[in-house]
Order: sequence, then C-alpha cells, then structure tokens
Amino acid sequence: MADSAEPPKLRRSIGARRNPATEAAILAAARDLIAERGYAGFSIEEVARRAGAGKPTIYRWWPTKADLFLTIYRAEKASTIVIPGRGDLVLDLTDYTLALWRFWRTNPAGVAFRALVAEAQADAQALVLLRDRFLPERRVPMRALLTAAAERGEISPDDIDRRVTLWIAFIWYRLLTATLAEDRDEVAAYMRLIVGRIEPR
Amino acid sequence: MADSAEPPKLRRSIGARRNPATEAAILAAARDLIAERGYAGFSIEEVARRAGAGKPTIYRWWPTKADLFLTIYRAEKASTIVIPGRGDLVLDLTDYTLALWRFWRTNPAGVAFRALVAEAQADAQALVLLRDRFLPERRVPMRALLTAAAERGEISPDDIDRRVTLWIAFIWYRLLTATLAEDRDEVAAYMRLIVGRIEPR
Amino acid sequence: MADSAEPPKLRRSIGARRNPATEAAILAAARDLIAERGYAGFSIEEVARRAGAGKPTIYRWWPTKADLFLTIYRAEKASTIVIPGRGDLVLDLTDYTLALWRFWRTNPAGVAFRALVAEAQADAQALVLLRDRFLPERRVPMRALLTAAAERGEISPDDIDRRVTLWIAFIWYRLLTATLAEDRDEVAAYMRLIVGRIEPR
Amino acid sequence: MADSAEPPKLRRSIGARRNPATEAAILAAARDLIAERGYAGFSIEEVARRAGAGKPTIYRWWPTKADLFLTIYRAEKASTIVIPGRGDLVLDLTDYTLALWRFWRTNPAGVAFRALVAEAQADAQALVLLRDRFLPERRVPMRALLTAAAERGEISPDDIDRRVTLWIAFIWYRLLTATLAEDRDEVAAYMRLIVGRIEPR
DNA sequence: ACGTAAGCGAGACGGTACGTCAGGTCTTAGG
DNA sequence: CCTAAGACCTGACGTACCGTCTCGCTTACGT
Repeated sequence: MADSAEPPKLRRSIGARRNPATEAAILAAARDLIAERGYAGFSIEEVARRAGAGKPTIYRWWPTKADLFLTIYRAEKASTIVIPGRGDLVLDLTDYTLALWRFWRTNPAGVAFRALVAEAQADAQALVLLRDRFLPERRVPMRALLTAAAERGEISPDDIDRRVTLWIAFIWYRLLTATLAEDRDEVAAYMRLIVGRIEPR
Repeated sequence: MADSAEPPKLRRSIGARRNPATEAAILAAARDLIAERGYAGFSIEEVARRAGAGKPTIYRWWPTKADLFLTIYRAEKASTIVIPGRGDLVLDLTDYTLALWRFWRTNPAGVAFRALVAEAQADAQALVLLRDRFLPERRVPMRALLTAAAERGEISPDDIDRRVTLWIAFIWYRLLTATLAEDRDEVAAYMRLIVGRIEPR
Repeated sequence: MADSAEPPKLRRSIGARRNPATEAAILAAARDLIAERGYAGFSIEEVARRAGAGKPTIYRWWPTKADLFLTIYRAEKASTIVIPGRGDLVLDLTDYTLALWRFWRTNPAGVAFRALVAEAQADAQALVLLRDRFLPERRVPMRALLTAAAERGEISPDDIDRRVTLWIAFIWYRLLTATLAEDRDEVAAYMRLIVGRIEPR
Repeated sequence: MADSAEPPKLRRSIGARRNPATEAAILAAARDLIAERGYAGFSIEEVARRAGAGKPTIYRWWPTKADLFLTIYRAEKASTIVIPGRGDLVLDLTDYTLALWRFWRTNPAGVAFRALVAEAQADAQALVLLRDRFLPERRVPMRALLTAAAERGEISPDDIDRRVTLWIAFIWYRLLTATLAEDRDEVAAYMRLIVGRIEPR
C-alpha cells in the first residue's frame, strides 16, 4: 500500500527491458485494490489506472487475472506465519489455524485467495494454478505437524494425508463462507475431530 | 434442455401475473447455457436472447445471477438424489456422497453450484444467499443420517453438527478443486474419519 | 397541480363510461410532471404512476404523447391571456407578447409547448396537430389585432397574414432558444419591425 | 449513404489515436440513419450497429446525441451553400433562403438540424450547444449581406441584428413546421418584410 | 332485473435503447 | 525490444420506458 497514492504519471519507459518500478507499482495497486474493494471491484483496468501503467504492460507479465492474484498472495504470505511447536498437537494446530485466519482477515492475501478460488471456478488455468501449484505448498507444514505428533504417539500414523485434506477443506470452508471466527474452543473442537485424537480423561 | 430450441417468439403476456411458460423458458435457457459454456460464458443477456424473453423480465424475478443459479440448482437437485438408508453409517454416507458427486459431475447444476460459490466470493448478496438460505438446507438430511446412527450406537452423539460441517467442507473442497473422484474406498476412508466411528475389528 | 399529492389509490371504475376523476388525475399528473422535469423527464409510465392510473387507461384516451401534450396545453391556456386593446398597435402587441412569454415562463404550458414542438420533429401526427390544429388558433387574435390597426390606418392592410407568421416565428424562436426576455423596449423594437409601422416623427 | 452497406467488420484499431475510418463510418451511419428514419428512429445503438463500431467509441467522441447531430450538420453544410452577391438584397436573400431550404429538404443535414432543435427542448446541454455555438455561426453571413445592403443604401443601418434574428426565426419556423416551400414570390415577399426595404415604384 | 359491455387499476410481457464498465488487442512514440 | 499510453471492438451490465396484453373488479345501461 506504499506508493499508490503518489502521482503515478512520472514513470517512463527505460528501454527494451522490464521496468522494476512499473512492476512494483502494478503489484502495489493490485494489492491495494483487492484489499479495498474485493474480487468484485478488481479489474485490470483499475489496476492499470492506479499504477499509471498501460493495460498491455500488465497482460504481458501476468497473462491472466489468476497469475496476478497468485503473485500478490505469495508476496504477502511469505513473511508471516510461524508454525508453532509447543508439543501438543491440538494446541499447536489451533494456534496455527487461528493465526492463519487472522492473517486472512487482516491481510489482502485473504481476499486475494478467495478471489483465486472464485476465479478457478470459471477459468481452467486458474484451477490448475490453485490445485497443482498452490495447494501442495500449503500441505507441507501441516503434514509435518501431524507426522511429528504421530511420532510422539499422539495420533495414529494412518490417514495423515487425509487428515491434512480435511483440515484444508475446513479452513477453506470457513474462508469461503466468510466465517473466520476467533472462538478458540470451537476451533479446538474441530481440530480434535480432524486429528482424531483420543481424549485424555 | 427441453424447449429452448423451438422458435421462442410465440409467448405473450397473460396479464398482470407471472407467466409460467416464460419462467420455464428462462430456466431452460439458463440451464442449457450454464451446461454449455459454464459460469464464464453465462450472462443474463444471453439467457434472455435464448429464452426469447426481455432482460427486465429476468431481473424482475431473479434480481441477481445468484438467484437464478440457485433456482436452477434446486429444481435440478430435488428430483435426483435419494438419501440411502441401509443402516450402516459409513456405507450410507459413502453412497450419498458419491451420488451427490455424480450429480455434480453430470448435471449442469453442479457447474451452477461451483459458480454460485465463486459468485459469493465477489458479491455479498450471493454470499448471504449461499450461507443463510442454501447451506442450512443442505445440512438437514446429513444431520438426520448422523443422528440415526448415533441412536443406533454407531457413533457418539457429541459433535454431530461439527461433523456435518466437516462433511460439507470436504465435499465442497473436492467440488471446488474439480476432484470429484469415483473411488469408493477412498471416499469411505474419508467418511470414516469424519464420523469418527470406532472401527470394527 | 391540485390533487396529485393526495393518495391516488381510491378511484374505481364508475361503470361503462369515462371516469372524470381519473381523467382529471391523469391530466394533473401530466401537467405537474412536464412542469417539474420537462420533456426529457416526461413518460407515460410516470404519469400513470403519479395519477394512480393504469397505462392502458391513458392510451385509451390519448393514443399518442402529442395528444396528451395538446390537451394539457389547451387546458392551461384557456383562462389566462387577455388581448389588450389600448389602440396603439406596437404597445398592444408588446403587451400581448410579453404576457404570452410570462405565461410560458411561469406555466407548465410553456414547457409543454416546447415539448410538443420537439415531439413534432419526431412524430408526424404531432406535426399535423401542431400545424393544422394549433397554429391556426394562435393566429386568430393576432390577425384581429393587426386588422384593427390597419383599419385605424396604423399599418398597411397588405401582408397581414405574413406579418402574423413573422410574429409567430419570432415568439417561437425565443421560446425554443429559451430566451423569453422581459426587456420591454427590445420587444417593442421587434414588434415595430414586424408590423412595419411608419415611425411617428 | 456511402459505405454503410458494406460488411462493416473489417476495421481494426490503429493504435492509440483516433481512427479516421471509424469516425467516417460512424458519421456515415448516423447520416444515413437520420435520413432514413428521422429523429424518432435515431439511436446510438443503431448507429453503432450500422457503423460496425462499439457504442463506447461513439460516446468517447460525441458525448451527447446533440454533438453527433451537430457534427453531421456541419460536415454536410460546409461544402454546399454559397452566399449570393448579385447586389440586390431581396433577390440575394431570397436566393440564399431558397438554397438553404433546398439543402434542408434534400440533405440529411436538414433532418439533423430539426433533430438538434428537438433535442435542445429536452436537454439543456443541447440547448447550450445550439444557442451559443451554432446560432452565432449562422448569423455571420446573413449579417454581412445586410450590412453590405445598408452600405449601398438599400436599407437602414439600424436594427440589422434584429432583422437577422427575424430571418432566422422565420426559416426555423418553416423548417420546424415542415413547410419549406419553393414558392419564390412568396419567400421574396417575406424577405421584403424582414429587411423593411422601401418598395421601388 | 339482470347480463353484458365498457372502464378501471394493476402489472407482466417482449422489446429497444440507454449510458457505463471491463475485457483483451493493437499501434504508435519513445527510450 | 520493451514501455507507457490509450484508442479500438466487443459484449455485458442493470435501468427506464415503450406499447400491448390479460386479469379481476365495478358499475351503468339495454334489454
């Protein structure tokens, strides 16, 4: 959300190579726009307007909307979420889930991600991006968490991949229905069901 | 896909009330269109053209795209899916899930539903429609299935609503990632995790 | 502008004949509407809405917009303008012209008349109404004024009809360019040119 | 009425500047349409259809209908009417008036001009255009004619502007009532009244 | 006296046009 | 060869009215 407010008319071509200032301006504009107005208000037209860039410049580097979304999402996500390691699976998982939701709520990336899922329903290319490039990434830390717990004997080592899937399905569902609650106990209850831990008595 | 091919110019007003022939023609056209070209190719303009109806007539009865989708979806689904009652929860649940997926795969309505979820990411009105009107309906038969199983002692009576949510999240996830597989065993494995049944040994 | 503000829902059929209350309500609504929003904002739809009448009722009695305009215009005009008779042609004519312009400025009829002229450019029926029914009426008092002056010897008895035409052309021109000034001397100067009176010296 | 019948789909963008072929096609289509169907049958929609142009392209260059009318009118007029200079005012004026009427009758521009006047009755913007941009232009040659005659002593140098106004009012009146007669003597008689020339005896 | 014919309000209908927005393509001018 | 710029065509958006139609009702009039 940096430079999108400044007068954007000053950039000129820097010759026969990609202009980093232009790229930055486009990404900033896209991020701001998706944050402000959501998927519905997002258009290449408006991004170009805000970035002071030509539409063809955008299309050259991000041939589809989905490409642009993905770039934004990755840029946003990278820095932020830490995987907790207190040693109690449900506790760790609840923390992680809530942290992720907090991130989705407070950060353009959440909106961008919703938009990407939406786009994927209409555009096969976006679907491929989402399923084959993005989802596997997301599974990794979660699988690590469960595997560690299985090694500690907290849960059965069977079905770990399926449980990961259930978790992803669950957090998506809450994202897509715009119900990213903060209720710790409620989330913990879901986590227990997903990992199938035997309750301590 | 019934009468949309016939010359559509014959309908006239039947006075100051809704014309069922017009409604039918619009729904048929919408269904065909969504089947042929998907969400991306769907437009009120084209529906009106095919149905031989005026755009305002469509907007009068279905103020948003989402309304139209939902009507199509309900009309299609109603007749099709039977809730099984063999008396074994995982079996019944697997059947039900696979039947639903088959329906989603083979019927325009499935495409329409994906589109509705997508629409809900952009349009608050659609989100409300989806969450508050559509989802509760969907929960009912599933909750009945689980409650019956709990009464039979197959599963714990706790957490039934959460398990319903997990199931919906799961089937959505597969719908939205276009992975509505037919693999019976795989699905049964997921169902077992969701309902948390103690495995017979 | 009488009863158009009252709740208009009370009228019912009074049997197989024209309902004067309905007619009055329609005319009042039409008059108000044309006064408020001009030709551009005038529509049968809105007249019906304001009058609490059905559109077919309006179309039954006034098959074209122009018919409705004309009715309004005639009803408005009837009561108002007195032809002066001080005995001095230019004086009388100036008074008459200014009175007419004042009427046009302060009364819906002026707007309605502009609208009728506009309509006549699009609709042959309106043109006929305007030219063959309306204009001859307008000529009568003016011709009388000039004839009387010719008899008094103020002007030549030749060309009276042409002078009438020039006068009408002039007052139209000012109406259509929205320049219905109040400047008495200026108008008198024009009147002198039109009637071609020999100036007293 | 030139090229509007040819297949209109061949034009492509010529880059970031106004495409003269597109402009020409739009103007030709507009001219044809106004000639064929008059003001009532005139719509931006249909112009776009015939010109094979997008509506936004039209709105970009002619924000209002009136702008389009005016362009048509000017383009048509420019080449055509010559101001006569035989040296006899009434003769010259009669020629000029008849030439103008002939032009109005035989040329789409006449209809376009009627349309502009009509539009000005509904749309303030059009009125401004008509009054402040268009009318002053029209006065110029006429004023020159009268001034020359005054210098020759044919008429009084007083009231020249008012006589110009009367003349414009008169020719408008005939245009708007669709009575652009050819009767030379009749027109000459009117011209005599307007310029107020002392009859030679 | 009573059936019928007309007038009434309402409002849905198929349409046309409006003016706007965005999509994605193309070309120029300039570095 | 890339960039910024912006015009181009396309097509859809959602709205306003058009003029027609049918309904269900009410009332006056002619038998």
